[in-house]
Amino acid sequence: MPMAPLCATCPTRAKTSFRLLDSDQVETLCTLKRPGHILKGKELFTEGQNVRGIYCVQDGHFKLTRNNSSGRETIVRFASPGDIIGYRSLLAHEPISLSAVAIQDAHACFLPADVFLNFLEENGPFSLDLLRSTCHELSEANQLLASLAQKSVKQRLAEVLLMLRAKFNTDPDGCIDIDLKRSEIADLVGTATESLIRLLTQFERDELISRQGKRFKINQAKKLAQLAELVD
Amino acid sequence: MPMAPLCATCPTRAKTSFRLLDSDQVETLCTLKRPGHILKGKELFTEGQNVRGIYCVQDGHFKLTRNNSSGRETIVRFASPGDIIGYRSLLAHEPISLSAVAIQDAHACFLPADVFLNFLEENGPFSLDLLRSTCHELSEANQLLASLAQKSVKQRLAEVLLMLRAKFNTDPDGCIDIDLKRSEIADLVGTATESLIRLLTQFERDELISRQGKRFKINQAKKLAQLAELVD
DNA sequence: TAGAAACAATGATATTTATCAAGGAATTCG
DNA sequence: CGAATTCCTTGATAAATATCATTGTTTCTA
Repeated sequence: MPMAPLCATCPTRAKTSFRLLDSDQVETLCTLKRPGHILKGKELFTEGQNVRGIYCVQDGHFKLTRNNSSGRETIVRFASPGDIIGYRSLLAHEPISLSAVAIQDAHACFLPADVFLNFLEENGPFSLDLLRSTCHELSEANQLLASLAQKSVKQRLAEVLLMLRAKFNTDPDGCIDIDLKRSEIADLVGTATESLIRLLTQFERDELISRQGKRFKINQAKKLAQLAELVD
Repeated sequence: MPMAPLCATCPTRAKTSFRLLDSDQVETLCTLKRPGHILKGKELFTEGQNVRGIYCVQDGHFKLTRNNSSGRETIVRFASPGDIIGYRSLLAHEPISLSAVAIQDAHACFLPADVFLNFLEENGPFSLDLLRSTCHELSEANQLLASLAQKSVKQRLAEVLLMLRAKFNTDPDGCIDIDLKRSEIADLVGTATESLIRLLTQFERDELISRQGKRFKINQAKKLAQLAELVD
């Protein structure tokens, strides 16, 4: 069994609000956290559950989704290494509002709710930093909202492709370095899988992108951005 | 000229994070705030501006909108008495991401950015409370996001009508107590004005609502909720 | 490694929604 | 108050998107 990673030397910590805790606190953190390995497709938590604590993503990516009653899901955002997830429902005193599913094999540390809340109450800069980050996410959520309300599926796909490349970078072939199913991209864009595929085909015909199996490469980012009206 | 309202006795304060400040702080607050009267249709601040401070809504309602380059706007949410607005862009170090426009004559107090930030840094419970509220709003934003992505215009309208009634209550006639233009409801639902009107007509024909001039009354909330798939 | 299952792609078609055009009602403002 | 403007409504039509059906491809797994 591999040794539990030490928080004191955790490279991910520097990217989170936890960087603002002092060494005593980090030590406490280390004894109270529970590292976990989550296989691709497995859930970290599920919409509607009660919050037991928070997770700090070490590596791998998660999709955060919301489902409607007929089973259709919307991918609201992704969580990547350095992201803390699950704390909002905790703070808002609500059942978890999103499901978190690993889209690759991943590692994440669990921290019980009471421990997290303690750090929050006893450490001003820590909670302030978290406030900063939620404010930032709110502005992103609002942007997404307007995009969804005002843009066509084609425009949103252009936007999503650029967002994916920015978030996941490119592999040696120049393709966006993430494997999403067609249906997942559709869930992200907010459209039907077939419609999405047609648009991908069209984008490829127009030489905006090229497909290599499940992955794609963006050939003309500028034109995609224009299409998405990202250049105002 | 009416006297500037005293923060110490301000009934709105009890509903905001400012309730958590001690009396010294409230006194400081009172000397540094600037009360303002905003006429219907006037802007409190505009998308893209730099943040100069925050506003605390006393009475009247504001719509918070985001515009795209071709001038179409989306109403992201409303701000009502007791809501603090403008602080997110401040904290996220971003230009203001939404415009705030009064939909009725309104009053709001302005607080300069540095004053607000001071309170935030020097008062843990205050910032923690604000964090709580942003987390709650994030979960609402996500809900809206999924609704926009997954539901038809008809379903979203049903949802919006119920939301409006919950938010603005009803007048003596039983109508939702707010005057919004058709185009504003359309901006809220994320559709074209004409499409919206057709659906209103259809809802009235189906006796789900009745129209009284610009206002409407919800007759069958249950059926609307079913339509909107709010009853899972 | 064969068979099953999940996934990707395309066509045909139906449905939803937007856009353009125009007339009537309400509201604003000089 | 009356003219101008904005707003509401409806119709006709076009465009976008969803849905259903089908086939080929990839991936999983027994």
